[in-house]
Amino acid sequence: MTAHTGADAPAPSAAGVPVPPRLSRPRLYEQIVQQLLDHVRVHGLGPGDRLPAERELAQALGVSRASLAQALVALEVVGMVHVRHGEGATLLRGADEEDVLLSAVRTHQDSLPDVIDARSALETKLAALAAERRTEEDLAAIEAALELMERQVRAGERSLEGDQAFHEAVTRAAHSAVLARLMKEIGELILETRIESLSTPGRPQDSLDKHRVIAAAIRDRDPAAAARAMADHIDVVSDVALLRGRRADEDHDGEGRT
Amino acid sequence: MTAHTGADAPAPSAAGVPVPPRLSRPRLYEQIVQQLLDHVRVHGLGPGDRLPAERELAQALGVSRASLAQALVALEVVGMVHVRHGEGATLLRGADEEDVLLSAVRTHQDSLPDVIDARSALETKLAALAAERRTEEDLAAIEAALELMERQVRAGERSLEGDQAFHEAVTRAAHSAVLARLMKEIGELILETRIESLSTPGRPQDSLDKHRVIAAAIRDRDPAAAARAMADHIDVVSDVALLRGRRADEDHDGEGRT
DNA sequence: GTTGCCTATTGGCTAGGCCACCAGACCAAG
DNA sequence: CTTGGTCTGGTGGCCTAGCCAATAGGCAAC
Repeated sequence: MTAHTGADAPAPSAAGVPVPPRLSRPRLYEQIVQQLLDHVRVHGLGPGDRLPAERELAQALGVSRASLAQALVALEVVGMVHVRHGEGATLLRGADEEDVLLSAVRTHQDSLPDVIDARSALETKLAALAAERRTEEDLAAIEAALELMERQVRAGERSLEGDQAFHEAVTRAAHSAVLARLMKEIGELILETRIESLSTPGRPQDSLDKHRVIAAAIRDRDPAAAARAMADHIDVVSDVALLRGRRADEDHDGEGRT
Repeated sequence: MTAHTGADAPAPSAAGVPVPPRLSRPRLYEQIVQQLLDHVRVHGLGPGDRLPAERELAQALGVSRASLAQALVALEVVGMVHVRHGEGATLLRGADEEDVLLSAVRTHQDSLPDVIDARSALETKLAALAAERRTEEDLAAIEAALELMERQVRAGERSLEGDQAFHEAVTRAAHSAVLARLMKEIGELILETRIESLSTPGRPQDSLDKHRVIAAAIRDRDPAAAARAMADHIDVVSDVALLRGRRADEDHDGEGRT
């Protein structure tokens, strides 16, 4: 039964219409998702466990298969279940780690130092992989980006485009879909540090030199050297005004520029 | 009508059955999501713009309303659109700001080797950071996980929980929200390789030894050693049956140890 | 001008049905 | 006994058809 809304208080009518609290539009599939999560929690189900069959589940919940299917799509999108054709819906995560991913995506509260760490991890690996897997086309793209940087630096610009093109070319040369995806995710966060860094006097030239070293290592198919050069580069880049006074003291390099 | 798969090239047939390319099961709603995104991109739609009516859209795409509804649910879950009852589907984000979750939905094609690369990149960095930033509590958690592994291995189990607890403890010890988030994202993908690896005879003991080395480096606050040990560990783990014959020869790894 | 209703349009959801996929049982040929 | 096939029951994937409910906008009554 149940079906339908079973909803909730609409406009209370109470006061002088301050504003009907943006009345919630309870979608059935959302409620189903909730119930399924409850079910998982109550029964202590974990990764690998299977949900009941769609038909059965739909009947038990008193909803149509179509609506249940929507709920499953929602759960699949957030990586909670994996449904395969003749097999059924399989849990991928446990009950308590429900929506961490979701909330993580929603809250864009990442601090800069953390972003730098992530960038360092990803780009270092990307450089190494690029050195191993690059094709001639990849190399051409990298060197084209290098030339662009060169022109821009010579013209006294900050070479933002060149810098970005370079890193994108390297990412592509690594031929790793997953890493590329992760890079894209932190991409916009990186942008801030990039701009800041390249605005520092003398930095563009430094940066260009570093990029040349990286490119050379990739050209020579030397993964270790590429990784080292990239790590070195990121170190310098991360030493920007934005961070001064944040991690000021403590650890980190102290090595660096050229 | 058309409808249905309209699928794609399955096995290229090339070599001697290196492994049937992890055959993908293209869900219709995923394709629809893709087409809708294309539509948005092509027509340069942005936040506030409205999509055509469901019935119209479904007919135009040659799919049923039910399937289209699933696609809309998927888009809604990732915060791309907002659909209200008598009104229609409203775009919330622009064309190029689809976020990672989306691409994750669209391409369910993450190949194992790629996942390994990503894991290698992230965990290596995590280990290094953990060595730098660990607190006593972090260390205690790591060693507790180690003990759990030990008990499980001695009992002849696969120590899946111990393994996972260990890596989670290290991740926490690194104190990097962004890296943790990225790890979480590829977490479920990693699970496959983890299970596979720990099911190999003798592997749990090996794994335990490797973890001990990593833990020791973190205890001694030696980032370089921690990174090296972790990279080494991931190397071993990635050498699972799932991958044999895929990257068989060639490379593997090769970032900057030491 | 304001109010209130009416109706076309749009989503939400259900019902029922067909097809494809998977796994396990079963049987026959080697 | 082993191997290879077919059969069968169960499960998802999708579709068609249709009713219900919310919304917006026009129009009539006030």
